[in-house]
Amino acid sequence: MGKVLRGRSGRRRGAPDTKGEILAAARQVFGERGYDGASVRAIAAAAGVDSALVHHYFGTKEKLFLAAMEIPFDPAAIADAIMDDAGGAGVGERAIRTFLGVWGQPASRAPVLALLRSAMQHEAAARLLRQLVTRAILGRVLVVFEGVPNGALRAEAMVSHLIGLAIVRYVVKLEPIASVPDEELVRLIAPVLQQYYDGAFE
Amino acid sequence: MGKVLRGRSGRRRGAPDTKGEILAAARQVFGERGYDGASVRAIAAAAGVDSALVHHYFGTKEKLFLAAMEIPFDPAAIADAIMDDAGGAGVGERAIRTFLGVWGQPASRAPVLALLRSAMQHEAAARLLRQLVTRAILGRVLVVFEGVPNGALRAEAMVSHLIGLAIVRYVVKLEPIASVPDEELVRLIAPVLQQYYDGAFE
DNA sequence: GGCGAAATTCATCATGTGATGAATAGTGCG
DNA sequence: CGCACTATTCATCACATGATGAATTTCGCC
Repeated sequence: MGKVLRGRSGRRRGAPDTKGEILAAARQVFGERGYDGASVRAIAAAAGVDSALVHHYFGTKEKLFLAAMEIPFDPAAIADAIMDDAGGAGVGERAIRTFLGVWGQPASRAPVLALLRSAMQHEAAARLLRQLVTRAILGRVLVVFEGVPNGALRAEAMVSHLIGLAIVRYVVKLEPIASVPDEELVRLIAPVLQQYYDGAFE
Repeated sequence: MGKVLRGRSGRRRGAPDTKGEILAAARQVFGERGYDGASVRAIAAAAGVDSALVHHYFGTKEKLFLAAMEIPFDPAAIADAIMDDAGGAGVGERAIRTFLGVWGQPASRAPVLALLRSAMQHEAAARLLRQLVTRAILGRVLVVFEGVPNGALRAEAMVSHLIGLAIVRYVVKLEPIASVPDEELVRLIAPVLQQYYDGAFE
């Protein structure tokens, strides 16, 4: 299987963005199976390309992974969306709305899923996730929590809930929470998240 | 590496619980690397045994996994701990206390971690997790939520937060939440969880 | 139009995997 | 004691993986 390649050897005509297609395929397959589960061959096949070409462009599998994770969505934008008009009021609702936005679209879901899945099996990926969450997201969101005691802890608790929601809804697919409409989730979860901002906690 | 086996061929003396040791090693290694990442050879090595012996006892890797997942902790007991004196009051605190109890001890953490990690890579494991959560835990806990509108959804939202907490604290090891003492976590998270019971949500 | 560089595939390697079957060493029952 | 059974290892298979180097085809520049 997977033998259906283009033609024989040699360069293809025109100027196809093969590198980009490989990256897209990588995000997809890494997302479906995680770092270890995604074979270079499978990614190559998904891109309709020989596996050697993948190595030609990216050298090693690890470098391909890093390249595929290179922010295809902008963490800063996400942070901004969460902070919005600045101010703690409504931060819970904005957080879950942004979350559902990212996870709702396959284009942005794929890389995040890939990262999350891989972080569960590969220490390198876990490190990457940690950095991403810490620097790109928390670093900015913390502005909202400044002045609030234990702001970092509160913010991380919020993030942890969202990560768990992602797993239960998009990976394990536990019902009914996997099928409930977005709006209903917002009404359920936003006030709870909000409590991490409002709540008393010395 | 991994070549340091006991002696030569043949049965060992005495009546060692080798099968049990293999199961323990399996839980450990499955917990560290997930289903796909854990090789039969690695498990055998961790048990100080030839890999063929693992197959002798359990046949296939999948069967070994299932055997290793055979609840070495009692989900019913967990459910009971959460329900306790019965009544929604304090359900948030009891939930996170029970959670921290399970994840605090390596003996009970290993199999749950194994299941969670594997559920991220292997559909079979995801199915297993779903069943476990659905039947063993939610099935019982739902008694507390009966009468409450959308009880199932609320309960699952609670569970999702705890799963996310497990990942952030024990897998990705995000600081400071990974190092904060249990008691502090209880004070932070219990009231938030409680809101899933008390909160208004039509 | 020729020529070097880039894009692409093919053949191949070394390694690790799950699994199987045969061989050896110990146990316990008669 | 003898003999069946079990526990255990060793040798090996077929297969998938990540990686590399050589061969082939096309592009773009002078």
